[in-house]
Amino acid sequence: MSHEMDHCQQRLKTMGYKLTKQRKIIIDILLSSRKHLMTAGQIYEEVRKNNLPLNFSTVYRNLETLLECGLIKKVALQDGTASYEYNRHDHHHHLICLHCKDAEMIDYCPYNEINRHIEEHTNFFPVEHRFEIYGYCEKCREIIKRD
Amino acid sequence: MSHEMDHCQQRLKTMGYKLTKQRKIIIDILLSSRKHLMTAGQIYEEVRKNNLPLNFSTVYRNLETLLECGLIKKVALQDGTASYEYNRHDHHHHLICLHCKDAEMIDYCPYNEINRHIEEHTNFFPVEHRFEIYGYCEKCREIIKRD
DNA sequence: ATTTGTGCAAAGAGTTTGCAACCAT
DNA sequence: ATGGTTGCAAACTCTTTGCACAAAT
Repeated sequence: MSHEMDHCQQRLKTMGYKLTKQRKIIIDILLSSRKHLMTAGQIYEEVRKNNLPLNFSTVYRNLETLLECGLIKKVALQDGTASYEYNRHDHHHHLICLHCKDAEMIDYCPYNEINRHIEEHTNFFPVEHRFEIYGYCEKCREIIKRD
Repeated sequence: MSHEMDHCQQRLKTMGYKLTKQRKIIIDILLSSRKHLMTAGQIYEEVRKNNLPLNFSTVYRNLETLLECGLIKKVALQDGTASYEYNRHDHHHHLICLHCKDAEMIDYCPYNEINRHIEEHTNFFPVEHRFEIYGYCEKCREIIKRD
């Protein structure tokens, strides 16, 4: 069992949950996918493609459980779809391609600017923030140029 | 007819659409609502509460039309729900309350920082960006403190 | 008059839930 | 053994669509 999987098992146990075959499959998919962010549908597609023993409703239930355990993160994209990524505890934001829908990470975060501005100008108590840039990735810029 | 409604009629006409009674209702609701952002459901609730002649499917169809005309803006929130606001052409972002779900505007925008960072560090071509802060508004901070 | 728009009902996509059987510890 | 977990099917929410009729210019 990989180091990451060990970590997941431990964390699940602490929260009173078990590391089942089905949860392993989901974690494995998120860890190994070429895509940085995946929707529940994309995860299930991967399951079907490889004939893995995992029901769609179990995917949804376990994404919720893993989220509760802090093992994954959920990002709601502009088009309304929810995507998930394995939580590597490195705070980052995303550049999201409008063409291929894939995402890449950026380290830049406007948080400090935000926080200072809000404290100075509002009575709002910030808890979390969300920051995404939509556009075209290197690969898709080429494709679109050709068309 | 108000100045804003005149503007909408003109814009709709340019795009080959008509200013119908139903579209007026939707625009009026968005212009006059206490809420800064409204979901399709909240708009329809307002319609029903006032017994206005407007079907739910017409709400959806017209939000799409008004969006296409650039008369309203659409924001997909973190919880996956789509919200709409009248487009006043003042670029801004939102502070969104996790308790009452209402939003207030902030003028602060990290765009220039973003853009410079992306140009320097990536091959991504940015088109638009999204930036929201979730937390508790002044009113709800008080309510939560009391509980 | 013509073209766009509406109401209604039905279909679709994505997600959630109840329940009996199953499995990880 | 037993409490959490799964598969299945059905329900649910939000959104979209086809069609005949209605309305705006």
